[in-house]
Amino acid sequence: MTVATRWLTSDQQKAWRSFLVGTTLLMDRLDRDLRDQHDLSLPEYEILVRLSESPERALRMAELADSVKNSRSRITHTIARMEAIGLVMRRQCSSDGRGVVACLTDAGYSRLVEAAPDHVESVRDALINVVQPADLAALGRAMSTVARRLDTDTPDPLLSSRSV
Amino acid sequence: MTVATRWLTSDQQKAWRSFLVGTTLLMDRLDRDLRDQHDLSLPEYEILVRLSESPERALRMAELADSVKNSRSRITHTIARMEAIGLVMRRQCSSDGRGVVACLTDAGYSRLVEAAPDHVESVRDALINVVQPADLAALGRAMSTVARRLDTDTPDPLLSSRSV
DNA sequence: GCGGCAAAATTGAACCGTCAACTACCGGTT
DNA sequence: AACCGGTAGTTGACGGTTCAATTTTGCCGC
Repeated sequence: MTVATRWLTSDQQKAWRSFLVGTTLLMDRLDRDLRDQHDLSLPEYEILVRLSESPERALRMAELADSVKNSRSRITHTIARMEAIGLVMRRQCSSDGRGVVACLTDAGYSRLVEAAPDHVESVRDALINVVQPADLAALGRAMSTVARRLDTDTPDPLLSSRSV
Repeated sequence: MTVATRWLTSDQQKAWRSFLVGTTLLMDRLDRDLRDQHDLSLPEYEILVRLSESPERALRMAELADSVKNSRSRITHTIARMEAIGLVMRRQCSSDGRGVVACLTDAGYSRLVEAAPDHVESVRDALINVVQPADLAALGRAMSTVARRLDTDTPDPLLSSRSV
């Protein structure tokens, strides 16, 4: 038996479409700015940030993948490229023979220090400064909820409860 | 002369990071659901939607590109793939010899009709139903402003020096 | 109606991300 | 100690995206 589809209300649909279009333009702009000004992609920049904030400026590959919500394979490829141009280094993990830690090089750190002010300026310019503070707060709240909801939640309805 | 970088406030940063992480997870989920359930990517689905809403279910390539905020080259490639599997057709534009119009086939329309309810369900499930209505409205407002700001705005590097 | 410039769309190569298979290692069990 | 399911990470092939040409056509002044 089929249930009639519940479509979105007009307001919901408007919000959703604005979100789609807005994020596309926003991400494109930030990525382009970073590439033009500092020859970094947004994903690469994100990785530099996470590493710089970690003790020893180093993180296990899996932790890195989790923190930026990328697949492990993707992190492997990206780190390989970044290692090739000297932004990070890979070391064997001492406590776990399977583990690999990615570690920020001095060059990588400098590159981040150079790029960060311009990137923040872009974010400010494209988002922070153009929306009402209250709306920005709401946006943060909303996306944080979305993230929490999707993060540990497999598409499989059977696994909706956790015990870790 | 260098001006001290104005970083984001703690609240702004939290909102921004939630946005980054949340959109990554959200887009991944919607794309995955569409692929698993209907063998469509999210960009393909978006194209089907735009075409279905247009008179004659047809749009010029450039209009299509604009409406989903994709590059023309990207639209060309995507439409080529979609044409190869029978979802759309390309016709020469009658009024402009350079123009090409992409047109939804019956198969493409049926595919959209099949996919739409599930996709809406995914959007509901991952976003609409998990955030406060007021926050969703704010999110829509914010991203709509962002889009308007970035859309017709050239990334001209000369204009990047600003005094806020 | 000709020459030159701009726009519409395509092309192919290079680049990035995904996927499934694979290697290596951990930890508990027997 | 050999086993075995599970985890960490890598690999290479494939598919999608970007980028810098290239082609074709429209448009405008002369």
